[in-house]
Amino acid sequence: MSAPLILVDGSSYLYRAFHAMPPFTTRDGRPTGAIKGVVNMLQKLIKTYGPTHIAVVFDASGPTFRDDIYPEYKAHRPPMPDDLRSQVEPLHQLIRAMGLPMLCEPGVEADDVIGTLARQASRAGVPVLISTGDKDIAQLVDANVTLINTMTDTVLDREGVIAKFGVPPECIIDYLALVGDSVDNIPGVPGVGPKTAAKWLQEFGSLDALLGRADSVKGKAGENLRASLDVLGMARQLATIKCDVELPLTYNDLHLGAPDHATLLDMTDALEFRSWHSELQSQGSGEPVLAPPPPADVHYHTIFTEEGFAALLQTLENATAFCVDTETDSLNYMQARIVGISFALAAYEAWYIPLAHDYLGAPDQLDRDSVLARLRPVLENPAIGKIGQHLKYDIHVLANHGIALRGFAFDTMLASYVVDATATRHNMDDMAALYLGVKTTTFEEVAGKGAKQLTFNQVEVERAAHYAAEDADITQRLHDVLAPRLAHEPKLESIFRDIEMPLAPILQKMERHGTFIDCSMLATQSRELGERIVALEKEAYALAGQEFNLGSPKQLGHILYEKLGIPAPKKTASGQYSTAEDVLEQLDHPLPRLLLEHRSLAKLKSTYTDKLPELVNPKTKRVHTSYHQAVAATGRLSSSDPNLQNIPIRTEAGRRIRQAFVAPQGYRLLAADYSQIELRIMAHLSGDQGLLDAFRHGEDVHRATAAEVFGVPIDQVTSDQRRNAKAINFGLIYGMSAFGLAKQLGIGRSEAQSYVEMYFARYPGVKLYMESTRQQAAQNGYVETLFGRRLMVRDINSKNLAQRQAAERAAINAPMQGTAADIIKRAMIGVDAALDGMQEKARLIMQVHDELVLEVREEAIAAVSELVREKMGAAAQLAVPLVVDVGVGSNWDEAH
DNA sequence: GAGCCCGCGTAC
DNA sequence: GACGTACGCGGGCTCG
Repeated sequence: MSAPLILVDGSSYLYRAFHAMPPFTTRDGRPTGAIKGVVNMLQKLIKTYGPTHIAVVFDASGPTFRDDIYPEYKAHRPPMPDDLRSQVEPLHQLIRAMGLPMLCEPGVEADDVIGTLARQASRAGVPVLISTGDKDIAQLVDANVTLINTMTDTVLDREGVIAKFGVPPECIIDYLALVGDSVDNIPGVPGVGPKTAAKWLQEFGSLDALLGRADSVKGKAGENLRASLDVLGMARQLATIKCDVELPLTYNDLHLGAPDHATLLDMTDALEFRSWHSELQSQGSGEPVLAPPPPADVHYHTIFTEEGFAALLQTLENATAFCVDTETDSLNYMQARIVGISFALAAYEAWYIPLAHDYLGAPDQLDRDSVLARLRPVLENPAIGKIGQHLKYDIHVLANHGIALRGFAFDTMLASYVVDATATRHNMDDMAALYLGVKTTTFEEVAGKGAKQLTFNQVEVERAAHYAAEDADITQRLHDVLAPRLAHEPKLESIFRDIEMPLAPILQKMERHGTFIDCSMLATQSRELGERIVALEKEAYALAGQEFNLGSPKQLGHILYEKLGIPAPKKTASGQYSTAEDVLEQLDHPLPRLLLEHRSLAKLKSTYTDKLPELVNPKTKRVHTSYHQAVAATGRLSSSDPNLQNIPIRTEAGRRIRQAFVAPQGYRLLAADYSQIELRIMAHLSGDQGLLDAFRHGEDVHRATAAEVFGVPIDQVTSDQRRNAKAINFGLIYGMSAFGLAKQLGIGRSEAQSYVEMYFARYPGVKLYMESTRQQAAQNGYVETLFGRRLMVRDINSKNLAQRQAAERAAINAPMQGTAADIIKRAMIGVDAALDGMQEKARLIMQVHDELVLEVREEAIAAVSELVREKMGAAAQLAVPLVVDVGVGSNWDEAH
């Protein structure tokens, strides 16, 4: 067989290199990172495949025929960053000088040129390898055409396409049309994702066949399908790669030519690619220097023997750092027991030690307790770094076996979160796909799903070993990609090293210790709520003239707006009658008032008084929440099972639930919260003199705002004026419009508008700050917190007004919410360190965004109060004081 | 019966 | 369309 023709999507390489490479520049500031990245990738490709024919294809600038079909095509794509644009022309020159044929055809995309060349070669029986990051290209795969991912050395042939997409190459166009592409702004069918699209195409064979029998497709998805007919035709046109482009070159022109040595010398000098330049000098002429390819395959070992374990143990003892991952029999970190443990020290090689697989016929395994006992010194050695994915969980699991992991060196989940919180979910499967281009084995694939899902101890050792070893290997490889990314971004590195990494073990301690709950108190409340709920239901049935489910918005809508004939003020996004609180409040009828009380009580009962006791751990008598450190887009934590961050406080009935969060015998709860932290941050970030003064003088900021906005002396502000000013202050933090303010306050829109105008007149710095935040987001695609956490803002340049405005609001809110998150995280680290050595007397047990709750021995209350106030206050140096309110009580309600 | 989306409501 | 960030409930639909 002849050597393959290699077709490279240069534009895809360019973007990938631009984002993957550190922002290298020449001494005089010209960016070169993307050039370097693309050249590295090309050199590696040539070294690996040794092609005789190759073409590097770029997108030309300007519109293509797809823009004619659909003016919104790629409308959400931000323009090419200037730092990238300036690298395009030198890169083109460099590629030509390397002797690589290059194409850049106006009016079509690189994909179309690649498709045309691939078809020509394939028809002539020439094998083709296409290197790109674009999934659309999968439609070109045939007996002669194969895709390669150079990052991972993975190859996608026909079987690979089927494995990845669930459909063969000839169905890819239909598949893409159904799914749509948010990046290219191609609509697709609402509610249809990869799974549904693949399922339909497997069933019907093609989109045409599917549409021919669209009436037989049931459900919402079927409805959406039928509604999408015209969109689908267009989407299919857009997704179809044009394979008959008129090109200036054909296969015979695509010889890999000789490098232009003189030009390369000049260019590497100008671009300051020093090592390549000196190699060219020493060579005198000849080929570019090529990076070694990564290993083609992986080496995973399963350890069953004493000797095997001893050898691995020695390797670990001598390592400066290694990857570790535990496999367990439960996701509940308090209950999980170790089933096996895996390790990796470098990419592509990993070990799994099965320890407790106990299905019928499981092979003999090493004894768990003795293996863990011998691993303990390494795991507890702080000088040996531990690299892991979501290591907080592994710390819990090891703690269940009496091992205290030390040397917490690098958590890939946290690194990914800091690099870009919104690029992906930060689980291993998604991260591997994004950062490595690798599809990992999922837990579901080895353990099954649904009711039949096995726990890991029931999974066959052989399958388990591959999965577990891969986890450690992938963790290593993620580390190898993410660590350099952070190393080249000092601010992000600091967020990672100084905030997120130190915080993780603190959260682990808080989770593990848990929060004491008085279940009998909650049981009493449940009973009382239940009685009142039943009484309200009876009253409601009488008013409605029939029984119905008060908890069903659908039935409720029917009763209110059809049976009782009350005019419906509005509908929800999906066309249902709205029965939301603000809607019910407007209705002139006795029934809505009952419904509102019913709803609030039902909420308290179902979400809190009934559920919290179910989550109490029988051994500790406490609830053990999970704090999620890599979920929120702004850097906040979130909490689940139970969510301790939305326990009611506003109503009397709600506060009773907080009374069930109690201190154990001999202890008290101490609650410390930041006063107006986000407004203080706004004052600091905006530098607005009026706002700064208000905080510096220790004024009630809402009262001060009211005095300014309504033009009255501060001691004559009415409670109504203060309430309105408070709504304005909060609204500003959320980027609210005059419309939203009007709705919030129940006033006219023009009145609200005049409030906002008066506010901005009195606090011009705030207006300027908001405008500059918007601009910064639009220009960079992200905003930053005070400490340099980067918060990406997508849609900020969207052509869709609503989307863009939503993005602007998020951009305005993000620095304030995110800075507050940074501050309290720093405070937690400070408080935890200060409490070190008195863990029996006081410990952190909860965090609620601007509040820390501690359990404190009675005799230590005074000292700890001061310590907490001091550490929280010192967590940031703002231009205004950081005020902390501290309360103490026998329960959480009292501590406020 | 499991899994998912929707409408709604709780927190900061 | 209109207020940012989360989690989680019950209803109701879908699918096997």
